[in-house]
Amino acid sequence: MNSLTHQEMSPDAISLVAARFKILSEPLRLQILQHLEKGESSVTAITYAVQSTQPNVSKHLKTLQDGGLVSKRQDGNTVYYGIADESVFELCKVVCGSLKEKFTERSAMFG
Amino acid sequence: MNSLTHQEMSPDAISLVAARFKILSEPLRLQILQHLEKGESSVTAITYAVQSTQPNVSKHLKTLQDGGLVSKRQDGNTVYYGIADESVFELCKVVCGSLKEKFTERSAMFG
DNA sequence: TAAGCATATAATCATGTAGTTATATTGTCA
DNA sequence: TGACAATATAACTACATGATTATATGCTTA
Repeated sequence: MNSLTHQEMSPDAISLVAARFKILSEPLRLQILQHLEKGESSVTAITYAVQSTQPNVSKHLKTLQDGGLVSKRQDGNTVYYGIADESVFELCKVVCGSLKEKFTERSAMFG
Repeated sequence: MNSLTHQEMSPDAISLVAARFKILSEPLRLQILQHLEKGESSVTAITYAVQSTQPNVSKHLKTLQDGGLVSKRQDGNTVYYGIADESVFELCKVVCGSLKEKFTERSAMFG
């Protein structure tokens, strides 16, 4: 990318990007997404997987759905949630790489 | 990536990833980073660029530095901050792509 | 040394939200 | 229909944090 022709984002666009990051800033939501990466799952199953309470998980799922990151599908009594936006995992991969580098540097500081 | 051999992250690692996202979840911090993408800048210049107050900008810069995203360099009376982790821009690019796709889809819903 | 500038910090307030508990809603099945 | 199961919602509490105002710190220069 040519930094001289770099186009700045408007404050409004920046706010939308920040909102996406905010959704991803809760450990429990990331845990839920990680669980859903293996395939769609019911609220009960998710609740068990992330070791939380059902109302708390439901609330986080609503947040994730409002942000367009997960989708829901109802079958009888059960609601199955699934990943709706795979970019989440790309984001996590980039962050993991950055963190690994950071901690590797710090580790090297001690020989 | 082979999803069958996908390695889950530990809750501790997930918390660190969430913390990184949290740092990026404030519009003003993203504005600061966008400004710094053009090159290092003093607190006063940053404050003017993002149209905020100096103490507020200083606090956000501290948050960014604690997270390892920016670095500081003092020259006399003036402190210059600069980008310390370029992965931030990769993250924003991925989010922008996802958001563009999302809104394009919704736009298409109306013909 | 005194004045002035740049930056950082402290105190305060207001707001947002994660988690919990209780309850409502909706579907299934006997 | 009635009891039960799965999920969603509401009310509440506790806590984190963004913004502001005031002040402290530290460097520079006259």
